[in-house]
Amino acid sequence: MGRPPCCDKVGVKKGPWTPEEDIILVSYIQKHGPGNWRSVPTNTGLLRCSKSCRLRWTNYLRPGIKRGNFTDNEEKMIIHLQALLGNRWAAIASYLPQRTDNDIKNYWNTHLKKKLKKLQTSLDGNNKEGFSGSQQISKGQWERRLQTDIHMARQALCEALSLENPSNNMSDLKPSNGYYSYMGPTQTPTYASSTENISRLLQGWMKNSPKSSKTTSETTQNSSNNVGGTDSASSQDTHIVSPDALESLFGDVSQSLSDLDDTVNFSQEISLFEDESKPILGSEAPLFLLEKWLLDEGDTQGGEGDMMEASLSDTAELF
DNA sequence: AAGGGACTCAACCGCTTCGAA
DNA sequence: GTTCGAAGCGGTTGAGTCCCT
Repeated sequence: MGRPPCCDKVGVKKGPWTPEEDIILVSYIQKHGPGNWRSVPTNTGLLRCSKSCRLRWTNYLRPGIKRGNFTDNEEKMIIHLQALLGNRWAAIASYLPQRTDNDIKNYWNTHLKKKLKKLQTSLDGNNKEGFSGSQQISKGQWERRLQTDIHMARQALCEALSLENPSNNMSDLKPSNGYYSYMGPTQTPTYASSTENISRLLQGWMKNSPKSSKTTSETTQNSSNNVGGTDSASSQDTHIVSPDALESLFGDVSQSLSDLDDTVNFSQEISLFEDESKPILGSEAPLFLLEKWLLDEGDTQGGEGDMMEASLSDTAELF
C-alpha cells in the first residue's frame, strides 16, 4: 500500500503563515511541547499540513533562533564546516547556535557561494600576476586540501589525546546548539525553560502588525541569545558553557575524544529542543571541538583577516 | 516615477532515515 | 527481518523586496 499523504491536499492552506496562525501554533506547542506533528493540525484547527507546522516551528518560531546578519565567526564556521561536512546543513546547523539549517543553507547559497567564487576569481588573478603555476590551485583543490588538513589535524588530535588520561568522562558535556551544556546528574532539560521566549514572541505579535512577524522574531534575538547562554529559565536547568569558556575545559573534554565511539553516547543525551528540531549527529559531536580548535588556530594565523586566504596560503605552503 | 532584473528567504516538495509494531 | 508511518533533511521554488536604469 502506498504511503498516505501527510495531509489532505484539499483544504490545506499553503503559503506564508499569518501571525494568527503562528500564535495558534506557538500556543499549542507551549502547552504540549513540540513533537507529534501529525496531530498538531487536528488539535489546533490549523489548516496546515503537519510538515508545514513542523517547518514553521523549527525554522521560524522555535525559541533561540537568531535572525539577521551572520557574524564573521559564523561565516567562518559555515565555510569550514561546509568543507568538512558538505551540504549537510542540519549537521552544520548543530554547530551554530541559534541558526537554522534553512538559514545556513540560504546564506550559503546566496552569500558564501558568491563570496568564495569572487575570492577564487581574485586569487586566480593574483596567481596569474604573481604566483607560479605550481601555486595555482582551484577552489576544488583548495577544498580537498582543506579537508586533508582537517583530516590530518583530526588524526593528530586523536593520537595526541589518546595518550592522555581516558578516565575523564564527557558524558555530562553535551553540545547544545554550539554550546556545551553541563547537565547535572539529576537535571533534565525541560521545554518550560523556553516559555519566557515564547511569551516574548507572543507579546511581539500582539504589538506588531502582520508584516512585522519578521521583526517580532527579531525581537526574540535578545531572548534567543539567552538560550545559549544567560536565559534565566534555562540556566536553572542547564549550566551553559560557552565555547570561550570551553577553552579552559578543553583539556578535560578532549580526553574523551580518544574514543570517538564513546562520544556518540553523550550526543544522544541532547536537550529537548535539539531532540525536536536540531538533532546532532553523534559521530560529529566531537568535531565541534576540532572545529573550535581549528578555527582558533586559524584566527591566530589569520587574525581578523580572511580565514579563507589564510587557509589558502597555509595549504599552499604544504604543497 | 516606472519598469524590470537581481536578490532574499520562507515555504514547499519529495526522498531518506528512523523507529515501532 | 519486514513493513509502514512519522519525522528529518536537502534541493528547489516563488513571492516580496531592493536596486538600478
